[in-house]
Amino acid sequence: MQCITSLGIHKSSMQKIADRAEINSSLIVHYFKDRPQLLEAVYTHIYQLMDAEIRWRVKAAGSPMAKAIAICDAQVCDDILRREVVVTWVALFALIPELPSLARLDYIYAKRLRSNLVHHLQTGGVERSNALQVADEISLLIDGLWLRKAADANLDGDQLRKTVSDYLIQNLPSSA
Amino acid sequence: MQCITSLGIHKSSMQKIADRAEINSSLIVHYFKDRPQLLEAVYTHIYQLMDAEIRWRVKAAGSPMAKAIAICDAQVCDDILRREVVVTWVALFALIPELPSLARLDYIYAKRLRSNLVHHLQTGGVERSNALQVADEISLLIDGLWLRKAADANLDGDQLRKTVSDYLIQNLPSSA
DNA sequence: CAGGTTACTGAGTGGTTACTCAATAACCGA
DNA sequence: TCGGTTATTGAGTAACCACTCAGTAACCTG
Repeated sequence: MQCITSLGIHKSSMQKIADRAEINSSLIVHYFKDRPQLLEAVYTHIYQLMDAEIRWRVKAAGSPMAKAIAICDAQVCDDILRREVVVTWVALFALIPELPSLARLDYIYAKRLRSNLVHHLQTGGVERSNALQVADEISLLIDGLWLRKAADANLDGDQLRKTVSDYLIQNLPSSA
Repeated sequence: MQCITSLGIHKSSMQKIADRAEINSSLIVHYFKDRPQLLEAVYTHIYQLMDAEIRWRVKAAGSPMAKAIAICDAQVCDDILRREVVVTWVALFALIPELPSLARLDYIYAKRLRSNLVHHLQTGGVERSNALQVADEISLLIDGLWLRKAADANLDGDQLRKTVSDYLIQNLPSSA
């Protein structure tokens, strides 16, 4: 992730990555077999970061509605909205045409996220069709937010978070 | 754009692009000087496509509010939401760490788009702070939408457009 | 301490890359 | 038809790429 963020994915060769990690480049091949699988592992790693963040926040939240909001908050918290994370994420996203397996991973992850969100919203009393719509919109909003953050390092995290929370406030029937 | 979409940007070498265009690869160098400048030209091209779409739609629209909606519609119309366009756009976005000039272009384009949108909203009677918020949210929404469309070719354009229009309906004080 | 598994390295290799350079072909105005 | 600009090519080059392979070191178990 450090390599991709500083050099760009195009110049993040196996050699450069190995140099950065201070290991021999063959070790990467040993553990990950080839470049595509290394990149898949990176993508999965990012998802795991986010998953961990979501889990503890949802656990900590009281009401169903607070859990739904926790899922959103987790995806825009400072730890996740780090430059390394979002830049790498976008870079991997852009490789989808040449690495279809990444598309599959993304599909699975995005789907799970969305269904969790819808579940908590419904438990919180939001009508299904409304919950689906909010989940769609908030997912797109967060994707866009990651993208923007990747393009502009100087973007203020707090202001981005405000955009999300403003949306939630206006589109959820009351809440914590 | 065809190369990037089918091969991915990583394998879209000058040679492959030249082959696809049925020209000698030196010609690319002759006209664009080097790879970064070629890619900048592609990015600018995408923006011009969108700009043209926005212009005629805004001109065709009657009320200020209709103009604001036209700006949004233009960015999610079938011509723009083509696989070639969105995939290439994401791919170029991912090159920002290694091609900072792309960040500058994106910054300029995104800013102009946003200020146009805010202008029409205000002319249409939306209070400034409210207009800013809607413009922020809709921009992120559309960015996310392009990203999703790039990741999943099978995504239905009509449904994506519905997500945007639903948002507009609920967040704009009446409209056309 | 023997022996098998795991961790790690260095030296290659064939292929591809962006880009240079010198040359030729086409065009176009005077 | 001349002369200069523009369009286009092919051959070449140094650097880099992902990946292979054969070998060594470390470790861990019985």
